[in-house]
Amino acid sequence: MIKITTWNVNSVRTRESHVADFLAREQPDLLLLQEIKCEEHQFPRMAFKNLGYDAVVVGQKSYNGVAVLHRVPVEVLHPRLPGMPESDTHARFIEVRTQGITVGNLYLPNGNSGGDEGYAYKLAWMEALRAHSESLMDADTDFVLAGDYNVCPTDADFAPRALPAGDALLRPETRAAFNALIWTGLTDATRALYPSETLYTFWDYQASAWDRNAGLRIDFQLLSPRLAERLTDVIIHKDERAKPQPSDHVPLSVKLAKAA
DNA sequence: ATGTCTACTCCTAGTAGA
Repeated sequence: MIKITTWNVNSVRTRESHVADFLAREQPDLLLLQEIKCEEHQFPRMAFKNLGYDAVVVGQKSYNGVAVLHRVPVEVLHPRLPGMPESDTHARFIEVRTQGITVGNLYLPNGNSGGDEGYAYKLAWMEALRAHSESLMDADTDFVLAGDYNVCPTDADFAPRALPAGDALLRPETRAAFNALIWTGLTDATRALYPSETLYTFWDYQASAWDRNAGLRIDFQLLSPRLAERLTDVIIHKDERAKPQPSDHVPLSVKLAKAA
């Protein structure tokens, strides 16, 4: 069995104790973090090292930033999303390999800031991700693409009035790009096990979103075909959102059975 | 849309991003 968790922590330094508590309690093999909001040298490695976890970090000052905490050895395959230009300095992707599985950890652009250019960047990023998934499929790789997608794929994935009309998370072009990614052959782990439940992974800090359950389902673990066959559990760690000083996202875990 | 949160700076108040 391998347990993989993804969590947008909205600053790893602010959320250090939450993350440490989660590792101690849940013992994932990999914890994929997004929005660490710091550079690599500022990453609080020691707090996690004490719990048996090492980190690979792609950081950036103030914004974005992804990291993989691992208690099993990993090889870093890509520190950025293949297909995006070198001039793109956003720290939004890291891909590692362990136990015969390639794991992409991603923080997809929100797309609501920066006007038309900001939204075009989101769509370009999504197309690069689709092309990357296609190339992994062509190579017959077992892989997971997990993280904060900043996409509500269907109307079942957000609460009524949780988003304004025309938000970048639910525009038709956004959904089309997400579908194109899925159609490379991926399985949304959450929907595979819970096809029709109302499930969210994010509640805004504003407008009493948590108290009103005005949430969004925007964090996903997408599985390649053989890994989808091995899926045994999906856990949305909703209790994290009720804690003091929480992230606005909660962790999402999958368990995959040992390869046959 | 913005009732909140985070990090940064021409740093203790205002801005940007989410």
